[in-house]
Amino acid sequence: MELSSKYNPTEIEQKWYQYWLENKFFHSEPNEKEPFTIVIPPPNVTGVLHMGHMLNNTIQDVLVRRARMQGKNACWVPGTDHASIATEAKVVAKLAAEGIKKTDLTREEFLTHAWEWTHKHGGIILEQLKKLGCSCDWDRTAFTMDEVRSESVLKVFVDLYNKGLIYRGVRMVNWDPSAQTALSDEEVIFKEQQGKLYYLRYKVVDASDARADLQSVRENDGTGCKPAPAYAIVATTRPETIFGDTAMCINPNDPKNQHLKGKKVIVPIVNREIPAIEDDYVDIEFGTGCLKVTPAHDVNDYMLGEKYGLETLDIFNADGTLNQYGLHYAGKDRFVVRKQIEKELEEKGLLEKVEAYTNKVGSSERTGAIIEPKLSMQWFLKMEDLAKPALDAVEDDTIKFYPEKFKNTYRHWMTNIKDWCISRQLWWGHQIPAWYLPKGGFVVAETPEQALILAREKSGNATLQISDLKQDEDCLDTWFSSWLWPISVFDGINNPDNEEINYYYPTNDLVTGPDIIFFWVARMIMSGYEFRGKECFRNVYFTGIVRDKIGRKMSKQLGNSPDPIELMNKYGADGVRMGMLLSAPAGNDIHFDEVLCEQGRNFCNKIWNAFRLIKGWEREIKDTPQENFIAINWFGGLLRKTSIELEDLFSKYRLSEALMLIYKLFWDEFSAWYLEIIKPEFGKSIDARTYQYTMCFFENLLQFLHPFMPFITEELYHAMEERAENDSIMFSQLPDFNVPEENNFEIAKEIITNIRNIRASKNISPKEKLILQVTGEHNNDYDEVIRKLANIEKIETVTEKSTGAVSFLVGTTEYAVPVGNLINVEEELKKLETELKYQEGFKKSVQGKLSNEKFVANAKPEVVEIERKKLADAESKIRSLEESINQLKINN
RNA sequence: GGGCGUUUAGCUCAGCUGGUUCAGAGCAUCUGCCUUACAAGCAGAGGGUCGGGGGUUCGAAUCCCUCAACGCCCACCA
Repeated sequence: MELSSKYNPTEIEQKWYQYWLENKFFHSEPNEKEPFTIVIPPPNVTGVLHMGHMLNNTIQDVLVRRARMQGKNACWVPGTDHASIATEAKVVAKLAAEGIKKTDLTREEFLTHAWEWTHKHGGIILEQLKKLGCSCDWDRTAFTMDEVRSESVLKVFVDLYNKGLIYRGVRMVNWDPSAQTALSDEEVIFKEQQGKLYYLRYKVVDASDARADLQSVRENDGTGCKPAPAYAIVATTRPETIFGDTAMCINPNDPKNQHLKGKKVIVPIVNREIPAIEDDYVDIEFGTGCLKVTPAHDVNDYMLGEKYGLETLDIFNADGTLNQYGLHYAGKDRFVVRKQIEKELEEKGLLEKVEAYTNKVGSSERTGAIIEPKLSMQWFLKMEDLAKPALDAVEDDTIKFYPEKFKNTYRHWMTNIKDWCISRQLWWGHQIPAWYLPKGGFVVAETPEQALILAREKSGNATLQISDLKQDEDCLDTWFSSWLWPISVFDGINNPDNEEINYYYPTNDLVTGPDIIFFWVARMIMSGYEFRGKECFRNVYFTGIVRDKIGRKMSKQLGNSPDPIELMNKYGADGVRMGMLLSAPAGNDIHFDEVLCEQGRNFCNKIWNAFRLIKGWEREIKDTPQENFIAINWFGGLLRKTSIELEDLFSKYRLSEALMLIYKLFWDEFSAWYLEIIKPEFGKSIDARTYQYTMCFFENLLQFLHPFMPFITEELYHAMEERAENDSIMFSQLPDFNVPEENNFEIAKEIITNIRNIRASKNISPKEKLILQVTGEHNNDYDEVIRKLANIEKIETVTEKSTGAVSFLVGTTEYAVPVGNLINVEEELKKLETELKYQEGFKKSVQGKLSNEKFVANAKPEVVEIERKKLADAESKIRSLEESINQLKINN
């Protein structure tokens, strides 16, 4: 067989993915085996693969493939999310580009466009996951807005409504003026912004003795001898909201504003009289201690408004422009008005001063628009009762978080949870299944038919028709469908007792980013308990954020995100997978660097070439005696040891360490040592048994590697020998490795390395045979290996090494290599003396410890024993070094 | 304003409940090699007083306190 000296991933990857699909290897059905289930965090249906997805899905694939190889019935359910606000925004933008306004369309027309868009751009990301090698059960591909999932959502809504957990009400919500919808608190991102703090003059009504001006108060020392300007100064960051002011508030304990008690003030420009109310909510230290109260446009003001029965004046239109309350500013955008009103206030002498001010402003996660707190009628889900079991599950480790630190974050949120605003003023999503009756009131039902029955009951009007009912225009928050995902993908809402849900649920692992811990993870846990009475998964692996190598988040704007597909074309999917995994411990942000993919590619090449080597050997047909006992025994033990370590690392989700362990095993131990030992000399063949063992080792290595690098391992698994039809490495079971025996191979390695070192420093060609002299205890088992790898002609035991020999210590045994006149006595002496000095220093420190009574008394006996042994060894080494030094001095 | 986390070699990180020569790994760097699997390779080497300071202890990268820098999350100060 002719194999190229380089591994060529492209063809091989396509070939095997096709093979896997054709044979339905990823497909799972309930059976008698132990299930292992993962549900994918559904990406946006019209999204494209980015680096975060690559990381996330590679990890899931590793876990799934590992489970499959452990004989479990592995099921990884893929799917996509309708992403209502993001998709709707994209469709609106697309229509706008064609000159179509959303408002010109009916709901149905708009949805037709949205579905068109979804069909055109949807599912690309799933194809990209295939390129990455993801072993999802594609027959199960779900969509949060497909029939089964939609039905589940409506069912759940009705159920929660009937349980009294869903209610409708006017509340202050986060309004996104760009998407023109309400958002949940989680969808608002607060960012620091450089703004201004405006000090406005509110004229005090009947201010004969008022001293509203702070400056004047100080000057007059409260004596009132000099009349002060009759203004209350109010500090605000949002002067454009004065149109909605319905009160001014002071702290009753504020000495500097006592004179405002019981007064009225006049809102600038608007000229409306508003009362000065008192509440200790107001911070005396902030600004002037006077707070303008705009109940319709600030959460706190709203609370004050409720408390004191103030009028609420909503001054904004849905798109963030001012309405008729804005007088001559009506129709203008809030930020335009802010600028213009500053000028007007100034001109009218109503602006005391303006200061630079940094404050935090909320913006929409999806559209980036600045959020406007707005009073509106919305649907809410009560969270308190749902949160209880979900909090307990994480607290008592029924559901484990990796890394554990996210438990804190979770606990904090769950114990301060607020009701969830679940309605969105969008069309793309699940329309709220509430129907309004002609004469007021509404009913909640899964279908219009059921709604009609309820409506007739409720109204007592038996002649009502479906057409008389009007369905709520709003749709549900996307997360209101994704929170059911682990259940709904197995149809466990609609058919709560079906075979699949009973078999696959609870799922095992969830792999996701910590940024959606509240959006999604917490809510899934809640829905799991509410609708199944059980945890929805057992382990949550939080990945980090993928950053570039200098630590910046990857973003389109920065252009610092590589295209995953290009990366895979360049380095192969296996190479990229390895690149992602190498630097991705759970929960830590990963600093992605392409050189890691390069390392991955190089590793593929290494595996490839190791295979070429083995495959190229001439085998002895007849049953010649087996050689290489030592190496086989050693490497077999190493495989067993590694297998145990891997088990441990996987159980802790330390995947990068697991991969590194295999990497070193393959590259250093297997390729650099094992293969070099057993490699037949030029022109010779290898004995059959050694060959068999080696193939077996190689297969085991491929098995270790398969979850990480599925393609190359499948390719070589098949290249090794004829396999049965429909065979795949992905189902090959790892052998049961028993506990490895101890061996001293590391000592042999050390001896060989020392000899190689001598060659390097003395410029002796690797081809030149050398003699190795041994003084002291030496195990002959490894002589053959030493002879071969260090090119040693003869290993002889001597009482005194030759003159002109370079020596080294391994343990307490001295080894020497005669190098004739190549020896540099001075250099050698210096080396030995340095070593001697170190050993003496070491001895002294150990002695110090041992002569410390407190140490001997307090330390554990084992520790003391170890120290004693260290002392003995050091003494032995010192003797040996001294002898060598003396000998060198005498002979020269 | 609260809470959490990080700080160990040039880079990315590992070092669990304090004790083997414990200061590690990979990458990068340097030196020598086109040795008949692999130059995307082989054989070697150098490199850190474990962020600063203090404390506990016979003993601290590891435990405690404090300071600093960075990062993340939460929160209604206009």
